[in-house]
Amino acid sequence: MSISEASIGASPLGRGPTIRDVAALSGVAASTVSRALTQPHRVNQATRERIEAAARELGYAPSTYPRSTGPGRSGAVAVLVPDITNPYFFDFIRSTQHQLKTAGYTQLLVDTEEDVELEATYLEEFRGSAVGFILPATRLSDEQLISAAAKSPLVTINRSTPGVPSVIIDTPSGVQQAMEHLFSLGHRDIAYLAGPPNSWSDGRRWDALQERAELLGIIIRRLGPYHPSTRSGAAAADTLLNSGATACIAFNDLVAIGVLVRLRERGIDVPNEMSVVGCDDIFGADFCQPPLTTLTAPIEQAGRVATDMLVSRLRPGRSQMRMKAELPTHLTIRASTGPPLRPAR
Amino acid sequence: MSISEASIGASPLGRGPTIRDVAALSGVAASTVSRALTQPHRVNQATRERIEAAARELGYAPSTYPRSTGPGRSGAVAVLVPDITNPYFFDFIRSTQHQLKTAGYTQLLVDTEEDVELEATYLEEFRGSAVGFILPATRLSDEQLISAAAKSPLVTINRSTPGVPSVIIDTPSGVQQAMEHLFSLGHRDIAYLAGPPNSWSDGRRWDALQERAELLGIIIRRLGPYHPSTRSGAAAADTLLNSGATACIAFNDLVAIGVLVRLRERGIDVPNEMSVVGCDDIFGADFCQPPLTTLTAPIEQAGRVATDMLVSRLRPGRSQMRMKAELPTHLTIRASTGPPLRPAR
DNA sequence: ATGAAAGCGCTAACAT
DNA sequence: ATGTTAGCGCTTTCAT
Repeated sequence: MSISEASIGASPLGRGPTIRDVAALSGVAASTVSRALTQPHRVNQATRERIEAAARELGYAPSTYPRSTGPGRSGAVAVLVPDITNPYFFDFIRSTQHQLKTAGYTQLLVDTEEDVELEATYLEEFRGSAVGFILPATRLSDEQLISAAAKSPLVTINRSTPGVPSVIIDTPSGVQQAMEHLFSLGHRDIAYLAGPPNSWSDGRRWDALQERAELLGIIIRRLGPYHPSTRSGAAAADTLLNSGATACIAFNDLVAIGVLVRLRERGIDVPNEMSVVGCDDIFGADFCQPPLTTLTAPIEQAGRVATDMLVSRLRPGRSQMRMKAELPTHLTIRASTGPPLRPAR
Repeated sequence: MSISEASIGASPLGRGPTIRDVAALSGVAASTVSRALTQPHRVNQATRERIEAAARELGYAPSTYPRSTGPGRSGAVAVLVPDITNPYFFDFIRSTQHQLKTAGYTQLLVDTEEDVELEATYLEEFRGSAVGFILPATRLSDEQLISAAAKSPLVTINRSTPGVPSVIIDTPSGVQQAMEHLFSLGHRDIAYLAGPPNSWSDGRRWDALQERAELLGIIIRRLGPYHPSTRSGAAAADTLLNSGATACIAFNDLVAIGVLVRLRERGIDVPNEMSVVGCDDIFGADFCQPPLTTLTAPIEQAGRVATDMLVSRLRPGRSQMRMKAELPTHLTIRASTGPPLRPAR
């Protein structure tokens, strides 16, 4: 072996020492090693220490895979996020990672890049490997979702489908609140900057807005759909300016921030010439210019609840699981909303 | 079984159908099923179709774990990021996910939350399960790192340790550029807002700044260390204002953005009263107020290169691997830098 | 307290 | 082209 190779360290693809190597070195049976490592009290003090020493010496690291096939299998839970670059999922991811770890599972985090097909592919690909799925903001159709739920334990976030456990964040009430806030400021013509067509949340928000607009007797316009990213902001802002609306509510903060940037470029004053409201209160919503009025979502809690729901399904002991949890949002008012130049007619 | 249970779908913890179930249903041996599914051409057309039908009918999904233990093992590559909520890693994560997937590996993404101990724990925990590691911005000591590299194939990013393969993003040259930019604007007293003490990048940047400051005959002050998040911004900004410096270069954009926010709160005009430069050009650097001058890092490329390096180590066929790659950064000038009130003395 | 043996789901030699 | 067998690393009865 050359020096350079030695310096590299681990042998390429060299399977590390196995439980049998440790057994041989400590002069016991493999099963004893297994016990010593997983149920230390079930083995003699002296033996255990000998085994531990041998394991240390060999640099033994147990592979978790076999546990996933044998009896008492644990395993991985796959979390499929549509866009890992969307700050919305930050706290969610952290939250699920914590909860899963605590419950003895490994988080398998996958970015589906807003692509339904990719999402379906991963769902299928990991079906055999993961013991369950968490699907925040899935883009799957009801049929796909139901079929997937029939095959693997799974929990969705912000997506209600019959028979599929879900955690719902109540943004519809939130956007209604936002609308009323705008109404109270004098706005009478409001635009909704729509998100992905296959987003369930999008549909619900739009419905809620229409309903409330009718009640208030004001105009609500649906613009878009837009890809939920800051890049869509320019297009959305331009359309918005030509629409006649004096305020807008965006599908999410990314779009809203993109709109703010574009409006500034075009010299439009926010909120005096245009009020902007986002959804989610993501990283950046507080330091963009002007700071964004938005709906703060309890996303970290959503992650916790979703994980608990899934885990309770995974443990056969538990009696019965909650099929649905609903979490409230609240409106965080910042400088991006204010009076329109003049109350509409 | 109650209706509600039925509607839930998958049986709780029900191990799905196995390859043997499919074999039984299609009247062939298990090995034939395996072949039919992995090397379709090696099996009779008719048989294959029968097997595929049976698999479909049972909803069979292969478990990937056994492949990880048996011969020709593939497996997971663990990517340990210090802070998944830091937008810096966005494109990196995407990039590694793509590359790994292409190469036939699964990305195991783990958030170590800026915690050395947690990082070490995960490194140990996944040592047996993952075939290799990618460590962007590890906080480990040289000893820990070398020891880890001796046990598992691993590639670091932004961390050079003898014998450990690494991808280095050349921010030192970048911060020197930034300093010269500030110098040309008339700044003669510049502060460096330091990052985590155990960050290798931090040390390198500081060294580069000191060296260049001496050359230019100007003052450079080290303030901090600060936790690399926007939350540290307030403390950093306050110290900064009392330091006498007319400009600052921050460890990363999160700190820089936090500083911008705080300065605005305190009514300090950026860049007229204080110039601010960040590092990394993360999401948010372009839409904060004022937009942040920063060093744009080719992080997506870094992910690609790092993955390639690791994968080439994993495949025994490859002759020899690159031990080091260096990637350049460039200074992106935005509105957060400008002339100081008056050139220092 | 420990060992022997069987088995998890899958793949790959080796036979047929 | 297909079946048989052995084996991956680990856990778990069941003996001893």
